[in-house]
Amino acid sequence: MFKELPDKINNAELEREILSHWQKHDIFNKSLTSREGKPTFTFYDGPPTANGKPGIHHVISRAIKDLVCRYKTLMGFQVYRKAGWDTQGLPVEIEVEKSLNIKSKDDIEKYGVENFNKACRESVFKYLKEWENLSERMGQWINLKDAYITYKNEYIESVWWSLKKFFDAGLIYRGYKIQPYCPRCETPLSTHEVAQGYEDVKDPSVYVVFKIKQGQGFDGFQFLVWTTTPWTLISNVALCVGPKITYVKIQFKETGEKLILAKDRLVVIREEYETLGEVQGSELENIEYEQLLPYVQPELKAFYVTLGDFVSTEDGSGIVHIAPAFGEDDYQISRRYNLPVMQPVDRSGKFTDDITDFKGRFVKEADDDIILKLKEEKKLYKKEKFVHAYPHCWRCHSPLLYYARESWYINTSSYKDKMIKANNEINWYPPETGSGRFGNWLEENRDWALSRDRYWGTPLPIWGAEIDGKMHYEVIGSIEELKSRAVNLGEVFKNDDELDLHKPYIDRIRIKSEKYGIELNRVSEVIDAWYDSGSMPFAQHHYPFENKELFERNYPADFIAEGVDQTRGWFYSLHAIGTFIFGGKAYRNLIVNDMILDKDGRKMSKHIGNVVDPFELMDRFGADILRWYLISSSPPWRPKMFNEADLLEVRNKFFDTIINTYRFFVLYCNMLDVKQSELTGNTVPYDQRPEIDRWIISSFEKNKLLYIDLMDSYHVTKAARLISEFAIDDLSNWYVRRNRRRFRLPQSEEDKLAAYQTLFEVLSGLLKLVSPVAPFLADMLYRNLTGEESVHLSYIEQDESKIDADLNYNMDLAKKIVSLTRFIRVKNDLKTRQPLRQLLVATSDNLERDAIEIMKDIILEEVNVKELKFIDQSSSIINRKAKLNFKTAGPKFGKEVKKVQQLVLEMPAENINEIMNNSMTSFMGYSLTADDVQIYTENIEGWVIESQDNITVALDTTLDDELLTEGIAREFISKVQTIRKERDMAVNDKIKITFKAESELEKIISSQKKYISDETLATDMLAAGDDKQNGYEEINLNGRLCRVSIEKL
RNA sequence: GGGCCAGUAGCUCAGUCGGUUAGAGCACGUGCCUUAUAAGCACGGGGUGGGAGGUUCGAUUCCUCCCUGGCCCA
Repeated sequence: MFKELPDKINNAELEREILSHWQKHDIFNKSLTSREGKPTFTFYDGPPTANGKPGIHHVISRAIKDLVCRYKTLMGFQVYRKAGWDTQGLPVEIEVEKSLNIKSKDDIEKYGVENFNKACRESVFKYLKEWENLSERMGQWINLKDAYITYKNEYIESVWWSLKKFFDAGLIYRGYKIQPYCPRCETPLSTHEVAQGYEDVKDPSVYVVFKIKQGQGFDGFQFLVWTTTPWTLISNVALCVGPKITYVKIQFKETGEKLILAKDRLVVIREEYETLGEVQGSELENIEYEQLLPYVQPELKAFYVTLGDFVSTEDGSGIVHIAPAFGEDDYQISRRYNLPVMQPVDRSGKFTDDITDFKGRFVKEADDDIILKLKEEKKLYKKEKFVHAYPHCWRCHSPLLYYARESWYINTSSYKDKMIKANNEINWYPPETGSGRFGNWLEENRDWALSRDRYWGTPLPIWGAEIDGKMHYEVIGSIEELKSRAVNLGEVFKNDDELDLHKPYIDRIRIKSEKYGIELNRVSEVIDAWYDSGSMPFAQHHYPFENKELFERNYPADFIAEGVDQTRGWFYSLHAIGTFIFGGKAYRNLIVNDMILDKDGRKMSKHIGNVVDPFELMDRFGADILRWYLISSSPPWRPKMFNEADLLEVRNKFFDTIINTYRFFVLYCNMLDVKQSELTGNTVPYDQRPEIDRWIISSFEKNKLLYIDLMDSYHVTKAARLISEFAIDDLSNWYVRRNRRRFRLPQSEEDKLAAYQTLFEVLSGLLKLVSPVAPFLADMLYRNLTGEESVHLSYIEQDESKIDADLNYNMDLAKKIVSLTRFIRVKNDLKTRQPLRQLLVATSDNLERDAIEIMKDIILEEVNVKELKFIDQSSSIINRKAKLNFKTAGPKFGKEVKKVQQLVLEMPAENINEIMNNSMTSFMGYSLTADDVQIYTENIEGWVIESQDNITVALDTTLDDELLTEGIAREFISKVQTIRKERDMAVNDKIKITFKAESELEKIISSQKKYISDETLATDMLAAGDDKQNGYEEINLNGRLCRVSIEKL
């Protein structure tokens, strides 16, 4: 007996049962051990931070990860997948600051770094259970027990090892990082925080003049420069012009003053002037000028013109002043030109003592006095006010300063060509993210600002000391090295168990310089947590200290998948580290999923209250349906508008169809006592099965081939849609529907076996293809059908020899004819239940004719017609017309194509016949081949016809007594069956029919007694004498009334 | 300001290496089929393919500009 399903299925409950089956039988583990020795498919899991709750957007990326891994397992790969947790960095610290009601770094110091980091370590897994539950509940198979955790000593040790590689290659250096900084809170802000705090403000907008030094060909000229932050002029070290921008030399008529500015910005000049000449920006490079406000003397060469592509002529003068400490572009220029960095501003945003006139004053408040001073010194051209959006601190509303802070960098730009080259070998889905967003990011690569002045993170393993006024640094690359070189390890850690590589302990360790013999202290910084996660390919295995072989076999990853927000996050950190350390890409294929929005396209936010809870959704619909919806509704790399109504549709259309196909199968298996053992092993040979069986097998194999192609190229949405269409259209609505009778009342033992075996093979094979996306239902149905332990341990097997293209073509043709015939019936108000005498098909193609001949029985049964005939091609009752095929005629006739089209539409029958017979004709001076035109049947005299492409169907709609009688019988049967169904009778219940009708109708019905009885399983059928008793129902047989009573026997 | 993506029926999405007649599902209407199906089939209403130019015999498709929305960066 096959297991029958209840009428109503509670998905959530069902899925819990399946989960416990998986657990009880250790199926996930078996999916790995059963593939021992098979090729490896490597997946890397991007680590989330488990100190916030998971949401619906996490379900989609996890569904993608899971389905690819499951699919590859079915294809025979061994797919290890180890989970991971991102446990360090600013997000963790911020959460802890909130919970401890801490507001600044001073507070943390007061609270104690030891305690603070302890709190961080504890908070990291605040929502761990929810995250683990999410994976489990949605059916994501991933190894959670052995997850990598970035704060572990072993993990940090691997990270240190890699940092040492960078350091030894000379790629780690100390520089400045320009950060948005709140001078009141004395803290840098993250970009996310900055984005929250833009406010419109009125700032000064000043034009100042910089005097060019003598002897460079511009004697007497001054550069006109525009700025909205006059206070940065004190720290000016250079000017910058656009190399491709044209500049002009002008002289004021009245004063004789001579200026240089961008030609496109002459609008800012009010005075009358004459133009003395033009000069390209590139020609101005290295022209020196006099320092504007000489408070501080630089140590490096400064005060000359540089070139930069970022200079625009949208506003200002087209000449930008450069103060490297206070702007990102400025700083980049200073790196390129080796300019000094002047920073006479302290941490609270006040000028230092060097700036004698303004010392101790907040920079923005000094603006007006600086302008005044410039005016007095005749260095101001003009001053205006300017309204623009400027970032403010979201906490205290102070205007932010862009402020240079010392930072450690990785010189990634030195190997950016390698990164670009490696990126070209990666398959991005969608490709434009790889070439566009990621590719441009690599093209414009900037060095990685590695360090953070924070507490809870991987400590930068650099120790240093000042030697002869210069800092000397050394790096530690392993715990072993730390132990052997530390001078005071025992003071900090009593034993190995106490060893903790975090602050504050690590800061207390001093190491000895082998080269200089002196003691070195650790620098105070920790590293960017993105570096932690980007190290996971090796750090998850504690490589190179352990698992050398395991790592090497699993680098690079075959596949990763995360959200688009990881493009410059994890995707980059993996790539930057991998390219340098291992000399190549870190992953071969990746799927980037976009955001999930609400159904109106708005972001989901707690504020609007449109956040959907994945657990609640899975409770109501089940994980399978949610997963199928997320994968199939639109490609993952498009923003998805989440709409619950669509979940319902997925269930009604796809899942109910699969379930009911299964129900149908087991219902009749059990009724006819078909055993599982009869379905496999000694099966009816493929070529001995009926046309329709071979067709569904052929169609299935063809679709399987397409599915594999799509899945192998990570087009998961198309793959899911393909499966859904096959299941609904081909399998359920055509194969099963067309073969119901064979399953219920098979003609022979062989016919029965062929039918049952065919449906078994296709359905169980289909469930394999369904299982990666909908792992629950597919597994349960598959197990019930096959008796195997799990669909997820099975293999997708292909047999392309069973793809019969002719058969697929023939069936498509048959469906087309059926569809046309139905249309004719509708137009003539002839319901399908009314049999008709004959169907005529006109086709000009012998291949088609043969195909239709083969499909004849199926067509006739489907449309309820007795005979199918072909119209003789030469028959004069066919009126044909031709129309132009533009694809071939277009290039051939060029401009005349429209004229030719007109002619062809009116072309007489002789020419059409000539084309049909000789494949070409000449008409009105044009020579037309069979390829140039399409011939179609316009009408057939005396028939009702319908055409599509080159098929024309004509239906004989005349009715005679025999047809009418049979129509009434079928009508009678249908009504009886409906009554059976309404009374919930089993399909094999026997019945007795009693009916009463006027005498002519009674005769008609009685004449069809055998037919009716066979169809309705009536053992007895008689005309009643008395229809007044209970149980009689009135039925309408094509407008004639009849009373009928059905009794279950 | 720059990069990328999207704009096709009321809604969700296909498609088009350029071929004149742009499809499907949902929703709506009419009919049909069926003792597996909340399903399916046929027909109907519903579209200036975001806008404007250009290339071409022909543009939803290629090019340019613009508009709107989204994401990322500055």
